[in-house]
Amino acid sequence: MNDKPTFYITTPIYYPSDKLHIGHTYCTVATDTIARYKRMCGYDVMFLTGTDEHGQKIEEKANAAGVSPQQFVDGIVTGEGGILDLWKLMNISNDRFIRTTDDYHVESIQRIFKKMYDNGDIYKGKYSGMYCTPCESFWTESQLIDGKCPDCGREVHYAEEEAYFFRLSKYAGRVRELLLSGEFLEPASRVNEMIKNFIDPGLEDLCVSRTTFTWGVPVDFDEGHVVYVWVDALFNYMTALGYMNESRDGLEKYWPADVHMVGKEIVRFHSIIWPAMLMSVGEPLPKKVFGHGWLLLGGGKMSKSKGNVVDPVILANRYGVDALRYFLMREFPLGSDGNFSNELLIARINADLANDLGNLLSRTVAMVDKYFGGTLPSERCADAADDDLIAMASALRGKYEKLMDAFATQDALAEVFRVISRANKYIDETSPWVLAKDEANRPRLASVMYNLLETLRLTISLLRPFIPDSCARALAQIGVEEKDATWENAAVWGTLSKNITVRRGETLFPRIDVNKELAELEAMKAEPKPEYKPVLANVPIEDFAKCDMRVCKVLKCEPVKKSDRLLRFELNDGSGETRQILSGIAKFYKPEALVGKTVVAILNLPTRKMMGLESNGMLISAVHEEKGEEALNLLMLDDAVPAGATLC
RNA sequence: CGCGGAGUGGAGCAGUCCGGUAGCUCGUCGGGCUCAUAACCCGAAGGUCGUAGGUUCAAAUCCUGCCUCCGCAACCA
Repeated sequence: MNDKPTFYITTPIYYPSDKLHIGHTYCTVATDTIARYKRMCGYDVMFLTGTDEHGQKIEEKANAAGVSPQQFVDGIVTGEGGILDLWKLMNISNDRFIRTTDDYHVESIQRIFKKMYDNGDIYKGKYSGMYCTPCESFWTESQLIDGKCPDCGREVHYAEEEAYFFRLSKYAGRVRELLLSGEFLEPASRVNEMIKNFIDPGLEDLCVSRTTFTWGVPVDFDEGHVVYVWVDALFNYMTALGYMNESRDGLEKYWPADVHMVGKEIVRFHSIIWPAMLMSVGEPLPKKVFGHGWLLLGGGKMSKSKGNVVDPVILANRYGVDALRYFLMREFPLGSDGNFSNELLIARINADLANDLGNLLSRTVAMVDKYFGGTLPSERCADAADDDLIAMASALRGKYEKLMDAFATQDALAEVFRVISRANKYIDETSPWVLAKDEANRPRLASVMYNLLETLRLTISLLRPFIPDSCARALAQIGVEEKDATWENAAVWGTLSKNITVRRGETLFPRIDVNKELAELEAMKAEPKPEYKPVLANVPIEDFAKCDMRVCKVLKCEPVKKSDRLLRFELNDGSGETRQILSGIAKFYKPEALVGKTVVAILNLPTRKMMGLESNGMLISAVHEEKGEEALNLLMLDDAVPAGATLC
């Protein structure tokens, strides 16, 4: 038993449809750092991470790979080089790991769903409302214009399709208050975004069941329905502590969570839907949702396939886990986006870890070795030259604590390294090698060395949440036991034993040859790794024959306003009538360049509305990947082929 | 007129809420030191703070217009 204050912190549960990349690593390392920090401060910490394994996309991926969904996610989560391995590599100190396919979680979700159903917050309904048959769309009353379809202006009629809904609208007011009051959602800039984008336009009830796929938690009282993945996913934070199940424990102790760390793309789910559902089941709300930014590549959004140089495994193996952890926490403010680059990574490692910290440790230990045979004598001689260093080091923990509590890891690290820099300067000011020339200066020299070792002890103690392994090695070199590198001692100058003995060790952070490394990383990047999609299951020739593909001539092509993907085509399909097709290829082609071209389209798809315009068919393109970027080529034929020619 | 963020020396950023000498890290150049991982310490060069107006004794900072970039949403059958 202990009566330590508790601290419950979570990462999102990641979606294992693919290998995780540096962005997931960033989030998890940040959470781990906070968790370690809180433990150091004396909290009883519960740190949870996991995987969100249900949903249509995984079902599709598994099908494509020819395995069951469970086999598919097992491979990505527990398989070699999987998510568990990645967190092990990154030295993540999570206390628990939840998979939404765990039996206890599935059971809990069913009970939670039933509970909300019983209390009336989940109701069986329809995609209720007004249906526009030509548009195949449901509209809510508020969306209708003069009681007619906002897209085509035609009459709508009442229609329904069975589904379960959560009464999100009922909680809109309370959620709005929650967002506006205090510090529930941080950084504060996200509050405005949520309210303006989602709450003020009117929160609709949320459809929380699906019937179009089966890979999910079944609604146990209504066959054919599975629970919407976000309901399934969000409650992980509680089921992992035993909410609505008997397999886990800790709910009374740790709930409500102190902070959910999430990426900004899922802030909406955590700051609106999640509180609303908790209000529905009558449980306390988490104290904080912190939306961190993204790592961008070359100013653009990172895509999973941008190339393996951003693979955290490669970077960690090359430069060390701690170097990568340090970089992620030092370079970017947690709340906003940051630009990732290899140059930046290497520059940061060299400047801070190798040149400043590593070198300070190395030169200090070397001097104690050289001048005192490794053990400091007792005689001392203080000097006014010591005052500034001692003052800075003594004040460090206070500043650090304030910044860490605000999740400003980059600023906290900057403060620590300010002191480390000061110590390097102190060596120049005191010139130990000059003192060493005269026996009479031994007490003074011992003081200088002691002050350096003390500074190292303090700074390394505070770096432990960030780079735990390296700190352990560094402490060993300055002769400090890990158990003595405590939070309490980090506030006190002079706890280091007077006759401390140092032990020279391996270089803590070797300097990296920038040009050489960049060249090698670049070379790895250039390696093509074409992903071959498995061939789909056989389809009978009769089915194929049902596809009516024809050669068409582009009569007109123009961008669709307000859309950055769509182009509107007018085609001569040989019938004499002009056919309109919309195609999402604006990123790849200039519309004027396509006029007059001979293309292929499938004509007998159902009419579909996009951005308010009808599309009667689909243009055929070749899609592939080039240097991690999506690439597309419209299928174009020799202009001699006449419009209307069929393909078979 | 869907919502939001950003434009500051060569690079990456802080400063903007609460106007008053433009700051940090890296890089470059010069110097110092030799304990140390070609590291460390000192100094210098380099910015009309996206742009055009306005308010003010005074604007990177407040107001208005405009330009550029990015993200979200919508949109890829």
